[in-house]
Amino acid sequence: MPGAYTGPLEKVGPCQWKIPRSYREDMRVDGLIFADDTLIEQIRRDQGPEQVANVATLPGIQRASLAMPDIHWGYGFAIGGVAATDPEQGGVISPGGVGYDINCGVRLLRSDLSWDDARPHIKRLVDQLYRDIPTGVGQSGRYSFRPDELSELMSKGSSYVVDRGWGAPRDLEFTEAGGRLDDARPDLVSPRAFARGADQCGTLGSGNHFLEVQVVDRVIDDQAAGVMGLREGMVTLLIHSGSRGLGYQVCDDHLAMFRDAPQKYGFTLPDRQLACAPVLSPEGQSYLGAMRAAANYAWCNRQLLTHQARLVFERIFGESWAALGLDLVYDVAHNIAKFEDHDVGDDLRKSLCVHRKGATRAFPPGHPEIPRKYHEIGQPVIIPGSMGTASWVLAGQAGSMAQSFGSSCHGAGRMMSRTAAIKLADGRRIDKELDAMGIIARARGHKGLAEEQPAAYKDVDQVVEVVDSVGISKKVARLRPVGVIKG
DNA sequence: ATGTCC
Repeated sequence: MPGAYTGPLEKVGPCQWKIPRSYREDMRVDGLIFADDTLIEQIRRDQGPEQVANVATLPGIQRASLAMPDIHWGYGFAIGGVAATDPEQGGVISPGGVGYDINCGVRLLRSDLSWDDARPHIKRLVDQLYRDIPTGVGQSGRYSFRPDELSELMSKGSSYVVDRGWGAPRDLEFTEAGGRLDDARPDLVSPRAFARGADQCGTLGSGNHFLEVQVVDRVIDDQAAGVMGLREGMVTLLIHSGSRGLGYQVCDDHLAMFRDAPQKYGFTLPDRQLACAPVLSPEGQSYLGAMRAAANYAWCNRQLLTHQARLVFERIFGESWAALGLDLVYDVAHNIAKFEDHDVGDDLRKSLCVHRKGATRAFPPGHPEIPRKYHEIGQPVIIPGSMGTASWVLAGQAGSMAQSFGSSCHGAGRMMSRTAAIKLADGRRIDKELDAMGIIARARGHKGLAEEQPAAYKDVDQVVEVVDSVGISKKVARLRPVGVIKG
């Protein structure tokens, strides 16, 4: 893990820190990090800010290279970064700006179960979830798709699995982009990626992926929470997963394809991991088509995880999931690139390629791309905390369009490398520590739990406070975990 | 994040 950032960070607002374009000759725009005084000290301990400056050198980048308060060092781009490029100005698309886990994201389900109803069954519930939902690296699941089926799945997204009976039509309405990016190109997904994806749809994966049973701990905005169906003391379910081995392979394949692109298209990069190609080049179009296919696969994955979890709830509580009110509040991507209309100054509005890597879309009230149900309150922004800590539901606000290309943060944000976290755990039984906090944890091994222990992450409450105070999304409700399954 | 090295 590289050392601390030593370059400039100018405080330009209560929660805004600028890396001026003058810092390096190759920067095309400023860097801008949203953080308070405490978080910025944690942020400058790794090379995340230098990566924000690196991204500011990309051809066609607009306004500024942005980072959320949960930013930390990642592959090429920092995790927690937002960058928008203009295709008409040679703007690039970069796999590193999306991340290896294409369309990693979270979905939140609400229920009519109160914690009082669920408490006597919680151990059985978590054990059954752990038995029935495949977790862990390389694991396959109960669903298997032939290549022709997988191709259709990647073209159609969530509607493919809903049409096969694994969900309800209403789930689609409450999934970002309806659970499907248009113009997906499964034909540009490699045979190797197909092979890895065939039996992994409907599996959780490992690392920070999890499925968590929670209780609404505190409601901050009564109106917004009411519209989302969230009330204090009610049980919720949070699912955090992505595109598994298929998305990883799509990313890897295209990083190799992009290796010589800078030379071919005549630009230089400060870091090879920023590998990218113009949006309007054959290489760029190939990645975008394959990325959309992988993104659609990830939505199918979360939809199948949802279906399996609903079946477990039905078995434990003896009622249909519909009767239990296990409805989808919303599903958001936090590793993705999308084309969206944004202001670029001088009253100009253009379609930009918005990279969000560890950042969540946070469209404001009235935005045409959010469900009608949420028009008055803004798009739900789901923020998973680290294991054993709170998660948050926020709602997108107008400030996101003005300041962050319609984006907000995505989680607590790692503060410690995985190896450092294992060292810190020093054999401590994290599952027993969680148990003492009233959280049942089930995982395949102790190592994964050590890597994900709360001390390895920033304080999610603090992160959320920043995005609330700068007006890009507002706090709606806080959720506390009562049971978690992990890979 | 990831069949944590094809």
